[in-house]
Amino acid sequence: MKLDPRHLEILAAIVEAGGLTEGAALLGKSQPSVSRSVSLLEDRVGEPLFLPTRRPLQPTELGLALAQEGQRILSAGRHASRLVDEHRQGLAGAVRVAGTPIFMDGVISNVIAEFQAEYPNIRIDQSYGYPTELLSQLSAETLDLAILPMRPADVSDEYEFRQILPGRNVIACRVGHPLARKKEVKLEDITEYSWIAPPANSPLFRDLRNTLDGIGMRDFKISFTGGSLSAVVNVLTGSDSLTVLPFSVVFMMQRQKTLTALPIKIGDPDRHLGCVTLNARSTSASSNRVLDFIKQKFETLDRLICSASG
Amino acid sequence: MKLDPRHLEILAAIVEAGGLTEGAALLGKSQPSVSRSVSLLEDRVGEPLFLPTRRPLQPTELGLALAQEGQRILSAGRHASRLVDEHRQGLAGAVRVAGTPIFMDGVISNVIAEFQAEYPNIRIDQSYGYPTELLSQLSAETLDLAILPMRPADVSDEYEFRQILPGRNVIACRVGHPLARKKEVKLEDITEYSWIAPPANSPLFRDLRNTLDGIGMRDFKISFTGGSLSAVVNVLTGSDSLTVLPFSVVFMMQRQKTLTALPIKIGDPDRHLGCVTLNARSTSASSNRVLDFIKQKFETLDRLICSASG
DNA sequence: CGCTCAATATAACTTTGGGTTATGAAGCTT
DNA sequence: AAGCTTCATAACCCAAAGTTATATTGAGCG
Repeated sequence: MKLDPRHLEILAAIVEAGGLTEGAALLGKSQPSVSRSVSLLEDRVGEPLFLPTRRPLQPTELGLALAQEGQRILSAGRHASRLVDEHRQGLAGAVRVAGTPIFMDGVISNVIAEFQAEYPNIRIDQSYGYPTELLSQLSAETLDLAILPMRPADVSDEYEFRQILPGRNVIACRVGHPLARKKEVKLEDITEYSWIAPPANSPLFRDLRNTLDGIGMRDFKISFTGGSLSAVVNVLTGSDSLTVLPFSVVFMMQRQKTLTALPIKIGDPDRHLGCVTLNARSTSASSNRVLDFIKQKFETLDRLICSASG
Repeated sequence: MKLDPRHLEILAAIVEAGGLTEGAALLGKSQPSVSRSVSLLEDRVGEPLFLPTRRPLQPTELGLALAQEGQRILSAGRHASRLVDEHRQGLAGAVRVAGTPIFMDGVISNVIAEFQAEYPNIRIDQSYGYPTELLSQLSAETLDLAILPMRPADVSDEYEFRQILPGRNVIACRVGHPLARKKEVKLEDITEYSWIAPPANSPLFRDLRNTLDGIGMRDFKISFTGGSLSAVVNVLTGSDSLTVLPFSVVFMMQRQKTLTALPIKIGDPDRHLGCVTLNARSTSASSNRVLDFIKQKFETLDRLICSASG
């Protein structure tokens, strides 16, 4: 005996409202409609659901019990509707975000923390990766949003790129580092220090190598490699090593007075940090929320950086 | 955005079964049917519920969330179906039973106790009353089953009467009562004792009065009145009073060795105890369960009484 | 007791959509 | 590349939900 859940909903509304007419109004239907639905339900059930000839309509035992189930169905339906609405407005859902490890840990994670406070029902699934793999993940639709350093000209039509910060890498060291005290630092000065190297396939590593190549320095001493940002920072602050980091990461850490940047820019000046999404697909509302939020936060961050270090 | 609960059920089945085809089988529908239902739901929701072009069909975030609501709806529906089945088989529901107070307390309540053990989901709403009022309650359908002493010939066509015991009232006293020791008790012997009188409008009281009228005894000393069975028994066992009780009640209490019956029958030999129901209405399955149970129990009780006291 | 009013039931009809079978298209598998 | 499985589409039928209009029936009241 399979019952139509809509019938149970109608029954629940009638019992709750206390009458056919009121129940119909509650459901936004006409009175004859619900009347006949009840008749159909009673036919299927084979037993009366309302006491006959009682004007303040009173349900039978069974009618009351079924109405309770109807209430459960109604509430599940309402909950489902709410989920849909939230999804469509981008107030709920899940967004898969990925980016280069150092930048994600150093900058994006702070932004995401703020985002979570504002949109608690959007789940962020974060992962790490480098441009080529992340772009293919976007194409395969296993990723919604990548945050990468790119040359805008290199971005194919398949993707949409929105710049959030100029790509500006710097050489970072601890605050009390000997070089940090100098007024002017020449490239030659840095040759004597050992390096914390970013992963070999990372853009940062390429930038570092290119820069050192530029001054004819083929070999450089590597004292530490393979760590995440927090490990790198710990090693950096506990030694005189140098490393290359996005300036924005160093900027964010200046508050803790542990890191500083040498006044030497390295890397490709045409490459900028930005959000990459798939162009074809209409991105989900929640992804757009994340995207907008990041763009907005980085506008203010960009201004901060510019005013602080012109 | 009101969603069709049936769509959510279908979604839940698909997600649970892991595919359209399996989901359709689970629901006992054809695959194209559920396929189109999903399409309709996706149209309404405005967002995809399944990841496209993935063969082991995988729901989206929203799809999964809605499927959970669908599961709630499914379980509510299954529960409702079970309620209906139980009702139809008379395994659940409520039955309104009434009868004369002394007989209900002394005999029927024991039977109801056994009934409850066998049918825990049937609720018994018991009340007390005398024939005229209970018959009119049956007519008004505010009562399902009355247990009353009646003359079968007096029962109108409106009702159906099923005899469960011969109506046999006796004079009851405590076990150690002076009269109880005598081999033969004449009516004259009882005149000196005081009486516990049943309520004035009860059949028992009428039987008592008629009997005493028959031996020319218009006045009799009443020492206690208005109590329920347990009060009457307490007074009876603590004094030499007499009272009139249905023999079945005394029989049930003989086990406790507190009451006994004088070998004098009083009352109307044409009146019998039986179950009265409304004839017109098809009685509910659960009422029939109660009725059948009572009839069956009283068949064995009747045999017991006959064999014990010929 | 009958009148009136309000609530429910019925009627007649339209439209939505769920059910079917048959068939086409698209992924995995081998 | 062939074949099998699975999902999507098409074309159709019919159950039933929705509508408006109207009849019926209780409940309350003078």
